[in-house]
Amino acid sequence: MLTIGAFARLGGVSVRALRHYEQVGVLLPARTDPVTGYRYYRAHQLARLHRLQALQDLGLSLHQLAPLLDDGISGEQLSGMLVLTRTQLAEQVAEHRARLARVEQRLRYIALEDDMSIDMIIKRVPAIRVAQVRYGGAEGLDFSRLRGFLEPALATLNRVLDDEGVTRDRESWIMHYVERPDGTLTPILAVPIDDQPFEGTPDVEVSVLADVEAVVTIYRGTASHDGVGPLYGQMWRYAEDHGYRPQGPGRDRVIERVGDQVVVELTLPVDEVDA
Amino acid sequence: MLTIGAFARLGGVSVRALRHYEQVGVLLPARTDPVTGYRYYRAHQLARLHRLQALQDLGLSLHQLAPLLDDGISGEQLSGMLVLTRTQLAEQVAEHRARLARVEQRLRYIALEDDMSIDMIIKRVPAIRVAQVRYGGAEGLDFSRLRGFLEPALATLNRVLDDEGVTRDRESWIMHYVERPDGTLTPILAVPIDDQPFEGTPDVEVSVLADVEAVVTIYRGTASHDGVGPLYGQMWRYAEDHGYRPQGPGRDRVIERVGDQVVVELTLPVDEVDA
DNA sequence: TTGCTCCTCACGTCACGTGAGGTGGC
DNA sequence: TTGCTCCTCACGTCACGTGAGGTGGC
Repeated sequence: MLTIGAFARLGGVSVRALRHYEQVGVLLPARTDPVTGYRYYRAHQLARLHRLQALQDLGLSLHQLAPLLDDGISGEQLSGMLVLTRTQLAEQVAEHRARLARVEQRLRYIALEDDMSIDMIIKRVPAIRVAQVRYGGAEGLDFSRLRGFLEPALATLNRVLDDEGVTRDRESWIMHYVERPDGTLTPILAVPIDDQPFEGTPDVEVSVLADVEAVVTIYRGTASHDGVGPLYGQMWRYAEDHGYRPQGPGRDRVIERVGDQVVVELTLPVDEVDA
Repeated sequence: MLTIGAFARLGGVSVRALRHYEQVGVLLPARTDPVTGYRYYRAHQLARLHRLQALQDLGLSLHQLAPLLDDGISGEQLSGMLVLTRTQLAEQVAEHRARLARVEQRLRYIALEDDMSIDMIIKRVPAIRVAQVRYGGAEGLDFSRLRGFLEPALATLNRVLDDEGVTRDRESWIMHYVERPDGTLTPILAVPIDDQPFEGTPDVEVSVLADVEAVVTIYRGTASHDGVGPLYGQMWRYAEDHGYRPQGPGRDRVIERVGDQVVVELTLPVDEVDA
């Protein structure tokens, strides 16, 4: 009979670990003195401890490996578990490598003293149901014209939605675009309406903006949108530097408006580049 | 002002996460209603949340990234942290790949219906201080001679150590070997004596068995050592299958002896094969 | 008496997920 | 009245590490 300390030394584990194994039920002392509470182990239990360590080494949790410790490990059972852990391991390796790439990209930015894009992230933007108004003109995108479109479009939307009793945040709207055959863009003003019952009118259509993978960042400044242009440029580069291909026009979502100051979420949809 | 739910939706995180960020101190609500306890966020705080997510995405903990969220991220500071995480990530990738290799090796064993070596592990065996007696004969290794050596050597050791007042477990000893110039082996019988003050006698020398990386497994059976030979064969193959090169003779450590039944820890030193 | 081993709680780790139990406005 | 949102605990996760406080044999 070995004391817990001797057994721990032989097995190369801590005394605390052995107590833990008892508590979890994966390795019980051969005997516990009912008076002192001292645990005693038999030498051959080292074989079980080795099995435990070997299985742990393969990435199994104590909970998972517990049934495999007893007697005739059914081989198939173990094999099933291992196929699973193999998949998980492969995923983890892939993820860590991707993260490593991001870390190195960031270090490169820092080396260039280009600490841009610190609050830029790539994420999946969920789909969103909106009521929207299209720009009627046939001409292409032009910022002065765009601002001439915004206010009346917002007025139309507000009038219709109020009539229909649709609730929403009045300080918040989304500007997005569809491409015309000639390559120019049609701006569309949209406001989120969740699942409220409203199916559209001749002036206002209902649509669902699809969920997309996108570079997202926050613009904060005046409503004149002066700063937005360069930000989109940075987002574009950020996407490319991280292995994504920017897709079509972005979306601007005004989240807050206080006087002339706006906070806008800029969204640039991207596609992952394989290879 | 945004409610916690609205802010969470915009940021793509859970409400619980935002409460957690407050508790940890990395992202506080702009205002908390003193009566209801309701939290309110400003839209521009999304930028901070994005930074937080970006840094988390690089593998930093909330604790690590906290100082980097405020204002002028010193660039150098961030760079320092990232160099660290890069190292850690690289290590993790390496470890996961090694584990993946072990998993695949195990799956191969199972496919061959060869569930050997389930209680074999490769580990670092710590150095150990021993008192020992060498086999005096000039002849090579021979099992019958070996057994003739064991009992008298044990008697010598016991006599000397008792005289010197050195304590140890009487059921436990180690048999190891040194190679002679002609390639044959000299067996040595050793018993662990820890740090007790004993410096040796003409019959008994004191030595330290160096710590080694080794394949270790447990043999359980009769003292005649019949089953030991094949086990070493399996250990040898196990080492090779896992990218190690077996080194020289093994060590047998008898841990328990009950009548004719022994429990022995078999140790086969190995070297890691790079490449 | 001092050292060593062993014991039983019990908190801490990391970033939240998941109830439980209760409240205030539509 | 029902649903929805928000709140505050507080346990659970995983495999132990790390005290705190106490005991028994050399």
